[in-house]
Amino acid sequence: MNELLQYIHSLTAFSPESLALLQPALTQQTFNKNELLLKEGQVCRSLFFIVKGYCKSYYEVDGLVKNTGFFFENEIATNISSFGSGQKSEFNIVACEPLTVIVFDKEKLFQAAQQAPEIETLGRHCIRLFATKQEEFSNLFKLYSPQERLEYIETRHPAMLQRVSLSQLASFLGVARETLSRIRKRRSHV
Amino acid sequence: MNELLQYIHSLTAFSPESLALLQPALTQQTFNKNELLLKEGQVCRSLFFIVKGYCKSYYEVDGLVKNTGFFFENEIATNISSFGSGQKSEFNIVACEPLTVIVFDKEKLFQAAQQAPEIETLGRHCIRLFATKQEEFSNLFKLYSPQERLEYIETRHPAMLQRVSLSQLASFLGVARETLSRIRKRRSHV
DNA sequence: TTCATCCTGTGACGATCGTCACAAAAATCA
DNA sequence: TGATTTTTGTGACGATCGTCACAGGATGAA
Repeated sequence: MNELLQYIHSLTAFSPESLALLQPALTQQTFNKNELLLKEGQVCRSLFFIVKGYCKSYYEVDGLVKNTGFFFENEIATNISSFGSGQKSEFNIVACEPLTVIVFDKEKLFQAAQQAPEIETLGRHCIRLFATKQEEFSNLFKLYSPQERLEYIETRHPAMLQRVSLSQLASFLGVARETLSRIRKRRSHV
Repeated sequence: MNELLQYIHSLTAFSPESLALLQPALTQQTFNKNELLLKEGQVCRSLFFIVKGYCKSYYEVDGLVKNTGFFFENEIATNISSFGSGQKSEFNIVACEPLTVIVFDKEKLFQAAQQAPEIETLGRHCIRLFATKQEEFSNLFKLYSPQERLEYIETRHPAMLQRVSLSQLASFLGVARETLSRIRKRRSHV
């Protein structure tokens, strides 16, 4: 819970009263490795603030898993599109390690936000961070080659490399597993 | 102005009082073709609601232009990262046609939002739409090949193809101009 | 109209990538 | 510990891509 408080205060001013109003919307929850937080076809009604562990979002296309995002401690994982619009989710979110999260329930969150503008503001900042992250990784593909994308992750998100296997990362970077292997090889020879 | 009202009402309940409070934050503005709305190195202090025309965001890497987004009528263009954090923008936004926009001034917008929760909620929805769009195009690269990406644009965003030249689109899809030409050729022969 | 500019198509060629296959290494678990 | 599973590396090969170069067509301005 402490982690969440720090996260909130890093984003916006937040009074004890607002916190008391927010409280009913929050639940701590744990997931085993490979357990689903959100399943394709379901409507996403939660924000998952990650306390410990990490999870990923992935599509299944023609039976193949395509990773689209990784989410670590002190980040929020969700399907922002489904959460916002009420449409069914097109992808899954799954725990990659034993996972502890604080769940924001959408309906209760909205009720609380109507009573405290600070909560509404918090929500806006959470979505803003989410949008910023999406933009960052989206631009990776438009600006850089596969090798440069790997280098970007290595320099800007080294923690991701330490926790995510090369195979998992490959799909996130939009290339074959073997390609990342060869990029490493090419570099070490030069 | 009518377009903006429709846009707002499509997102959230909005009273005449809120509108009156929002009004001071809004300015109508026009740009010539190739005129910059936001320049690399500047801090983004505006949301640009597009009334007529379209614009694009682009990076300049090694003197080369890399398009990262196109924004059309009834959408909001901005650098969400710079707007939210106050950091300098890493990219430019430029009018691709004669452009008419309604500018939301950040500071005045935040003042207004403090007085009317509906405005805060509106802001949240605007960012949400922005995040959803980012996510959509980000996933294009993780899920699809260049050919499938082109087909996605053709079926889901046909209007974009009609207004954006193939050369401009290529950079947005992360491939060379010639590649899109050849994809077209390959398909027509089969 | 004429000129300049922009956009698209295309050929050639080398580089990179995806796929398939298999082996080695590492991690996991009983 | 040993057995199983997962992950990584690598070779071969065909497909695709990026780059360079050039030509033709479209567009727009003088």
